[in-house]
Amino acid sequence: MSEPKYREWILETIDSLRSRKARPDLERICRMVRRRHGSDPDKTRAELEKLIQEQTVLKVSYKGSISYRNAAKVQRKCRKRTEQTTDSCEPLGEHDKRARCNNNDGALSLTDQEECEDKEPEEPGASPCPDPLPQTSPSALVKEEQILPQSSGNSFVSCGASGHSAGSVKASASRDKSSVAEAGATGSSLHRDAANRRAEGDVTLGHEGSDDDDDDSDEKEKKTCSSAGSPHPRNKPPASTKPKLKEGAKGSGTRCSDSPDESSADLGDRLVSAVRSLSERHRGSAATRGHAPPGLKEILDYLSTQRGMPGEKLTRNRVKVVLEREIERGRLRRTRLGHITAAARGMGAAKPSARLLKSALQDRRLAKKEEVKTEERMEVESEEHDTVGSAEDVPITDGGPAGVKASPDTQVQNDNGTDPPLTSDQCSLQQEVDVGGREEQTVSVEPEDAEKNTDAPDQLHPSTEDQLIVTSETVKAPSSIPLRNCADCKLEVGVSSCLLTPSASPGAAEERGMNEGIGGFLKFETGGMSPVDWTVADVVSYFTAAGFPEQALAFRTQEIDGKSLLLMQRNDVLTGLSIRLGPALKIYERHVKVLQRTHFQEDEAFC
DNA sequence: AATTGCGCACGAG
DNA sequence: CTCGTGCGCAATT
Repeated sequence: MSEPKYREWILETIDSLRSRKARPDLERICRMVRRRHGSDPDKTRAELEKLIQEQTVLKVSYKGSISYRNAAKVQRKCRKRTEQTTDSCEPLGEHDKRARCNNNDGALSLTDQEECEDKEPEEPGASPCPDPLPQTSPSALVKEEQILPQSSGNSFVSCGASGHSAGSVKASASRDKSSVAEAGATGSSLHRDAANRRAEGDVTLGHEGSDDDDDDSDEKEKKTCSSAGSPHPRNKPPASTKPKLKEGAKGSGTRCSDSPDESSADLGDRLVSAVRSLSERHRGSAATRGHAPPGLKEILDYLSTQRGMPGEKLTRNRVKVVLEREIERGRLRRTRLGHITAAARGMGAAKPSARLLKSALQDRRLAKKEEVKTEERMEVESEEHDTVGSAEDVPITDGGPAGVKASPDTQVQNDNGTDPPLTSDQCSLQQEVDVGGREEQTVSVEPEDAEKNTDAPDQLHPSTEDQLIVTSETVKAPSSIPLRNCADCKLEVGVSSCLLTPSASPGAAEERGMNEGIGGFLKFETGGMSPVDWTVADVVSYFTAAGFPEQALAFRTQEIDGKSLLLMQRNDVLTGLSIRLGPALKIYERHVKVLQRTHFQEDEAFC
């Protein structure tokens, strides 16, 4: 798996390049990562390759050249490929189909289809295709043939994992414009105007055509990359710029500190605290409403006055990218007016809900643009006093008081709020159904962010993705499920919590496709040890027992103990542990979330 | 010299 | 018309 640090860097780089309208090609990515982090281009390339395999990054051919996309940001239009999308895609088992379903313009979105389609078959008001779905996850589903012929700009995607991509690549290439095809086949670079200038692109393409996908591309890329950044020509410049960390420990990325994506994470932290400080100032001085929260500029200024990471270069663009990311994560929030505010209460607990909500809202954003106006006002107000947190959380947790803790993950499923209690078995069953089937309702509640999103670049939230996936896996009519006693299950709280109840039956779980060792966690549960008290080893054991031995290692690597586990967000699991999306989603949906819910539920009970 | 910003043209819904 | 993309070139750093 890719190193989290690199994942961050690469994604950030891709985002950055895209934001400045530059093609995120291998060369630029390598160069930028090297410049910013001192990473060796080869290493970057290798990591990029891993990301492609994990489908965190999508490799596409656009207008004849290879380009990379942040899978999480590829969303867009689920447009109306309705018929097909719905039909073919729905059966989720078929990854392939899915893969085919999604693709759009230059970018493709693996996720689209999922969201678009089914989710809300009946919802008239709901837009058929909400839209953004963050997902890296869905992509994970797409196994092989990841080429999605692009209808539009002639781009195709090539996802790593496959094995025979060669064909695919070629095919795709040919589909692209004739010119492209030409390039691919012959390798000639003359066809395009740009060709002259960008020989690299063409070259790459040409190679691509002949070999199998990634491997090959790797090779070529390697060349490109190395030439671009490496040794001979101008290796030193960058190094000189940021000598400190970079050169010293590039190799395996051990360098920075312990934490994974240290620099970027750190920048994110600084960003958040900067926003807080600025907000404080504003509040304090102007004391009043009407005073706007800080904007990018102020934040930039603020950051520049503070000491940063040692060889870090804080460019506007970079801050912007990190900012976007933090917004996406829910740690920061952008008001409709473009101001930045910190998400309420300390990140941890609050963010998930805010974020999820946001994503949900985002989805519906299209469907309800009208509401936006109204919301605008709300937003303005809210930005003044605080941070999203309060507003967002409240609605979600119908439970009300207990909301705080539960909110983090509850949101995803709290849609079920209305459901009657279930028995544990039933609960588990239903959980899945619910999750998939109804997020929209919840969403509608909070219009506020919808607009905000409008301003923000598109981002997808993984949140929806899990839901989608889950849904797809289990398809049952919510209504058909008998729910009744499960007195212990809180109404508001997601049903999933029931999974952990002692009565949960492994057998049932398996039927549902959850074979990840329920017995294992039951043991833990019944053992009386609360997840909070788990040590890293316990966590590892838990996941090992749950059927995720490999992934369990990631928890160890990241030193996730019980407390950390309870604070983990979906994204942390999906992207922070360097584990594949498929398992990551399962781990999150079936275990982390469940553990969290259960835990918080208990807490609430005691309160 | 390297980066970044961005107008503008493209092609697809 | 709206969007995502990214070329090409000017402005910055």
